[in-house]
Amino acid sequence: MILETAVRLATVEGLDGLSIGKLADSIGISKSGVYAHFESKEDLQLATVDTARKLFTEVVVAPALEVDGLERLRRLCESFLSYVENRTLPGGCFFAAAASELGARPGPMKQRVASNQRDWMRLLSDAAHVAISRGQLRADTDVALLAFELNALVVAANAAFILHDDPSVIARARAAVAHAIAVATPDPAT
Amino acid sequence: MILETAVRLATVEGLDGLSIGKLADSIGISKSGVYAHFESKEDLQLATVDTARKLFTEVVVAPALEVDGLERLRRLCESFLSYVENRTLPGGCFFAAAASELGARPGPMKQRVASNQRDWMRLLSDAAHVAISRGQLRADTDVALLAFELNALVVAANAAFILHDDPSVIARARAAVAHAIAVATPDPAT
DNA sequence: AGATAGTACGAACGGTCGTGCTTTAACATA
DNA sequence: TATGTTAAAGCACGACCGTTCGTACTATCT
Repeated sequence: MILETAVRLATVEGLDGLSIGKLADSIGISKSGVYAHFESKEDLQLATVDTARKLFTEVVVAPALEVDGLERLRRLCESFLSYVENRTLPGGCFFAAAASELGARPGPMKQRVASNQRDWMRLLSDAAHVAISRGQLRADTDVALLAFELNALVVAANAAFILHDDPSVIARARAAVAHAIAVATPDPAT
Repeated sequence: MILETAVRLATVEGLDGLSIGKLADSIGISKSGVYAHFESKEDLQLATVDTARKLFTEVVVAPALEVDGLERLRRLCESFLSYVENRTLPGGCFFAAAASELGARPGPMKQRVASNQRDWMRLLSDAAHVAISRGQLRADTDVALLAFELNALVVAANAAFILHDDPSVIARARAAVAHAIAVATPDPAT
């Protein structure tokens, strides 16, 4: 429960702005009660990142793993957008916030976030590769480029949705994702 | 000088993480010396956002205003990518960092950052509109969608460049921008 | 029954935060 | 030369930070 609250709070206050006192108050226990479970604040932060990964895997990744190839690629984007739209976390995607906060500050925290980010990109790339091998995407598709584009679209939707409280950007992102995939689709005339 | 240093520091530590003491030390004066110029910390933060806007206008916007239409659209993206690639600010784009930090925290700071973000999107949209009226882009182009796509690409490049210290993502973003624009270009066969 | 480990508490520590107040030094104007 | 303005320093305050400590209560296992 501590860690789930920490994940939620961290998307609003930031991983650094999240103080042990506020976290304890928000759960209803004392600071010492929190501290009994972790050796230091960094220890808590690392555990928070791991918990966020588990949540992300359940909510975003798992639904997409039920299918393969192009459909998996579509579902990865779609479940990410739903995960943002449903306000699963109050501050939007945990890793988008963490990456922006830790990007310029080297250390174990940054490494772990960067590693999770790479895993996510690989998920997109692998799905695209399978889609190509099945003829669902054109053989000359630049996989790294397509993964970069799709990730950019959904992450930008996350940022704009949180900043402007505007649900229409999610719809726009859905259109953009569909468009980006359509462009890489084999020409039916051939 | 205080404000320029504040902009630089804020991209690394965050607008909230930037403390008056650290700022003063980093300039070489005392806390009181900084405080003599501002009524409160929020006052300083607001002034910092305005200074960042001025810098952004000089470095990214101004070079693009020298030309019109499609070429302006291209230059807006290109000068943004250069602004990130050159490490003009150590933590990448100031507004990308600020938007992510303040997105879930209402207040005057968030409003000002959101307003600057809207101005930037309008800059992209207006340039695209002119490009359409000149026949440089297809008449049925969805301007809001194109602006969303281009912004997503350059902002994602910023985040990935900072997080992974990988210059190749800038090249990938350049390709993605060129691709997105090419897709919206009139069919030469017609 | 008694030792052990896990969980939570309240109090306190050194440090840093934002913010005031008072004083010093520099400089422009008369 | 005298005066007023202003940037900066120095100091002190209350609040909050992460962290540590001593102390309970509650299970589990011997």
